[in-house]
Amino acid sequence: MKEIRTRFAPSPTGYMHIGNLRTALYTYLIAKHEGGKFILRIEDTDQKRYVEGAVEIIYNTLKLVGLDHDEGPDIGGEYGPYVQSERKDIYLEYAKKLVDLGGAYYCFCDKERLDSLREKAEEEKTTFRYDGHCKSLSKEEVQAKLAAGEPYVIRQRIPKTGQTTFVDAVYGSITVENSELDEGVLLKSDGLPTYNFANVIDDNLMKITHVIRGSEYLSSAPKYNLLYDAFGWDIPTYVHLPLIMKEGGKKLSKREGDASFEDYYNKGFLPEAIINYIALLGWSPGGTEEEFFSLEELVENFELKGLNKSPAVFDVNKLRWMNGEYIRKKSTEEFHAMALPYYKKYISAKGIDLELLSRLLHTRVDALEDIQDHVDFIEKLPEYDATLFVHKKMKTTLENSLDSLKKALEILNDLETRDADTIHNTLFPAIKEMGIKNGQMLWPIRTALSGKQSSPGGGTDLLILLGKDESLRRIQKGIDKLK
RNA sequence: GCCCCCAUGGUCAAGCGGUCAAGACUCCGCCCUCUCACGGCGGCAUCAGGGGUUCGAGUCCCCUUGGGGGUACCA
Repeated sequence: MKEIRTRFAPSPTGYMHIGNLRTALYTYLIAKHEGGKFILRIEDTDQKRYVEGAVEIIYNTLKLVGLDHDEGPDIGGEYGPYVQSERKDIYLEYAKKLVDLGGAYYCFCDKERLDSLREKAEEEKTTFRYDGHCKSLSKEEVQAKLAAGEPYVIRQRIPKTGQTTFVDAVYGSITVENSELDEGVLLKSDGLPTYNFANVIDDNLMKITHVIRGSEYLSSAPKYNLLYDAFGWDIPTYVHLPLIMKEGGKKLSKREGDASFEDYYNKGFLPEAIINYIALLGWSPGGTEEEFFSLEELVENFELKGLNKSPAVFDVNKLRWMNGEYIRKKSTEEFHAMALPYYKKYISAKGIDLELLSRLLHTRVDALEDIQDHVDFIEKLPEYDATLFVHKKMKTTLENSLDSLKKALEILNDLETRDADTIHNTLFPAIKEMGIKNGQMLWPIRTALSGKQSSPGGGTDLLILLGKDESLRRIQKGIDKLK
């Protein structure tokens, strides 16, 4: 059996998009599931859109999520170069060959003529298609123009009649009328190919067996088939993927919102959680209710038949939940290590037991960025209203809260330790003695210490966390507020 | 406008002619509990509409509607 070779071919135009990353993932999985090769190719044929540093983002992202490529610009391979701008000569050679084969022709039309054609099409409310103006040029005329140094372009020649059918592994067989296809530019006047040409040449030369890409290429696929046929090349297996949509149903865009991998990563989403989540956006293992998959497990379970045809909405909410699950699966120590940078950023107060804080936060954090909102009260007690002490379920009132805080201030003042058991053993007898419910003592303490509706941990936890001095200060503040 | 694709709850989705139409997120209850969270239990909610085919249709066909994509010397 022939070895499976797939390629991820991003263009270095900026961020690594979530949709892009998912394409990379599936591309990787399809190859690796069959023990094949995963290749990285940089499609930089549009110099206008080139963004400095974008290639590094691509490398970093793939590395971070563990999609290691077998061939690529950085590591080489048998079929290089893997950067399209370095393959310029190859495209020219094949473009000329295609002209000889009758699958393409030189075109000398300038922008003005093309624009007027486009305007006319607009007026007539029809789709613009190149009118074949230069198709009738004789060989001699073409030679003369070339010799005169006229700028040119090479266009694909498409039969006026008939139909073209192609088969996609996800969408099945699709047939279009040739008359619907535009004779698009294959080789631009700057000598570089368009995507429409380069993808065919490179995929063939690099022996790509499965072409995986977003479904936005579905409508141009017939043209690629025509190209393969003209060269007499084998047509690869097409795998077009449903698009990922934003909430509200629009195509995911890097401009709006935080749809890039980098953004989520920086917000404290774990690469393995992101991979797991997006793997399930458009693909389902079927026959199992398991939804947690490591990259290795995805490789093992991934099959084309699980691919969905319809677009999927990216649900940050569910990503958050899944990320939270991944965080909770970590050990306390691992979580602590991940949380530390955030503590450094948001907590300057001394004497805070950060390890305790991590234990308290571990089940309360879905994305690491949540830490900020959880720890803000440590730095400084927020402004809060006395009514916060009133809690129906805890059976607290302004009055009994004041009593409890006074008592707490009194007994805690004598305490020098920060030990949980000792604090517990000091507080609870007092509660019993006062004849009140636990919550009637602990809710006021918790409230006075945090100044918030909710906090990571209850009254005793916060006492230990903040330490004696700060705790007493805040309790006193609460008392003042209640007087 | 034209061409192509898609259509199960708010979202991700299983289903592949015959089951009470799985499961997950969200939301809502209850339990646990010194708040919240975690965890446990339970609940609300889906086959877009209309025609066919068939003994029988979420599953097959057609139309309508809705959504998405394409329509560049961008990918």
